[in-house]
This record gives sequence, structure tokens and C-alpha cells, in this order.
Amino acid sequence: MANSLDDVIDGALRVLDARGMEFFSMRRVAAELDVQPSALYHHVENKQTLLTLMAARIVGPVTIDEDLVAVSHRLRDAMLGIRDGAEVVATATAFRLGTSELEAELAKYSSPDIARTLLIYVIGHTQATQLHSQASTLGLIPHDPDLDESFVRGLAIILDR
Amino acid sequence: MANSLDDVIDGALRVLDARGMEFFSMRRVAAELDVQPSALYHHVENKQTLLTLMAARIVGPVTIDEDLVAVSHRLRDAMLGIRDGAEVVATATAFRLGTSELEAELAKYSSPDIARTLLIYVIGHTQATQLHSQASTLGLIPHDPDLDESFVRGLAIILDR
DNA sequence: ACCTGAACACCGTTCAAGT
DNA sequence: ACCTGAACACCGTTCAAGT
Repeated sequence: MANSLDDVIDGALRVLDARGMEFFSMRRVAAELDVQPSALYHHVENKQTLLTLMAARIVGPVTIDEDLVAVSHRLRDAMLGIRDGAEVVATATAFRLGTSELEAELAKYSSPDIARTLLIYVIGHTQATQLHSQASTLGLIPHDPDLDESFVRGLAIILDR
Repeated sequence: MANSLDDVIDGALRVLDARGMEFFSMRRVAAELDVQPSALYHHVENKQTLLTLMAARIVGPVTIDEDLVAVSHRLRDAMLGIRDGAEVVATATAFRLGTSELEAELAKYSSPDIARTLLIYVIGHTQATQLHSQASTLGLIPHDPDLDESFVRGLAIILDR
């Protein structure tokens, strides 16, 4: 019956996917796990730490290899796979620019500058895409059907021309 | 004695600069203006709207012309000029990718794809820089003295080579 | 037009105590 | 090791009422 750290991260990702970042709270994660809010602090130091662990879980399974276009698409798909996933990853990796494993891996197949530029672009464009499609679902903004192609063209600008 | 919308935005930017995003709240903005929290809702629909107005105020004064490298530096400096400025601008403009005046202006001097890629990069890199220097000031992370040059090299990757 | 006062339904986090 | 119960110091927002 007792929860592990992995259970907490799983529960947190379920809450995020169901309600979005706006309604993501420690108290809702606790409720999802049928536990008191204070119990979470046995597993995790604070909310920010939990968000960092969630970001690692979203992006961790992505394979990094020499095909940077394919890697970029895999990263994007991983983030798009969960509601507000890009926002979670954005804050977590912005915090660790230069320290991130992901950035170092990408640099192995290109250069430090290309790795960093690409990473910032992929996360930023995906975050915008995710916010955009939420806003247009709510009817706040007209839908832009060009966002997928726009992503590809930006990739081309950074990776070659 | 009565406040205008501009007074509210000014007060909000003072609170942001003094305490940072983490402690930015409607109640603190109200206190800064010597007014009850509820009074703010006469000027602004909600917190998100206020943040959007703050972003416009940060980025609005920046001159856009054909020298995209210079424009990028001006945008960066404007955001760096206020604590967590890049974060505020990032959320506000991610929300309006494709609808933003800034993006349209930049496109006039390059192309829609370059404009969008550049904007995402400039804001993302600046946000990372700002988070990084906060974290290193707090001793959480070693300082990276290369961030300014890193910005310039990423710019070169996007704008020519 | 701009503001007050009071209320509602929430937050993150701490801490002693239980098993 | 993992959790409860209670508390503390906060939030954003609404709404009737005042000037």
C-alpha cells in the first residue's frame, strides 16, 4: 500500500495530464494517491523538485543519436504526449542549461553551440505549439494548421540550409 | 490618489523586480499600491492579463529594424533589465506565436520562419541566462561566464554561417 | 470610476505524532 | 520507511457596498 518515489512521479504525471499545469498542485497529487498532502514531503523536497523529476521522466526515454532531425521530432513528440509537457520540460531545462545531460548528448553529435541552440528551439517551439492548441481548442485564437511544418522549417534553419 | 491601469502595471513591475516571479502575487501588487487586492480587478481582468501587459511594457520600447543581430541584443537587454523579465515575456509570447506584433515586425526584415526561430531562440536563451545567474548567485550552480558569447554564437547559427 | 471589507475556495510547507 | 492530523501563512477572485 505504501507509495514509492516512482508512484509519486506517476501520480503527478496523471494529475498533470488530466488537469494541466494551471491546476497542478501538491494537494491534487496527494489526492490522486489517496494520501495526505504532507506525505508527499517524505518522497520529495518540494514542488519544484517534483516538477524536475517529472521533466526527466518525460524526456528520459528519448533516444539520442546522430540524426538530429529525428531526435528533435522524438523530443517534440515526447513533450506533446502529455498535457503541458513542454512547459514542465522548459522550466526544468532552462534551469540547467549547460548542466543538462541532454545538451551534452546532443553536443556529441554536433557542437556545443548547435546543441544548445537546437534544444532551446525544440523546447520553445513545442511549448508554443502546446499553448497554441490549448488556446485554439478553447476558441480563444484561430487554429494554425502550419505549426508542424513551421517546426520542420525552423529545424532546417538551425541544422543546415 | 486614484490609480490608472498604467499605475497598476508600473507597480506590478516594481514588485516583480524586487521579489521575482516566485513571490509575485496580486496581493503584493495591491500592497505596493496601498490598495485592497480586490481593487486591482477594476483595472485588469485577472493575473494572466496583468502579466501580458507587463510583457508588452518590457518589450514594447525595443526598436525593430533590419539589423537583426542588434535587434536581438536589444530584446535580450530589455528582458535582462528586470528580474525574471524573460520568463514573463516567454509565457506571454508563447501564447501568441503567430499573432504577435513582434514576430510580424521581425518577419518584415527576414522571413516568417527566420523571425519565429529567432524569437524563440532569443527569448529561450535569455530565460535560461536569467535563471542561470539567479541559481549561481544562490550558489546552487557554478557560474558560466560564457553565456553572453554563447548567445552571440547561437545568433550566428540562425542568421547566417 | 475607483475603491473597501468580507468572504470563498483554495495553495505549499512544517512538524509532532503514529505504525 | 511511510503516513496522519493539525496548523501556519499565504493565494486569486467575487461581490455587495461605499464615494
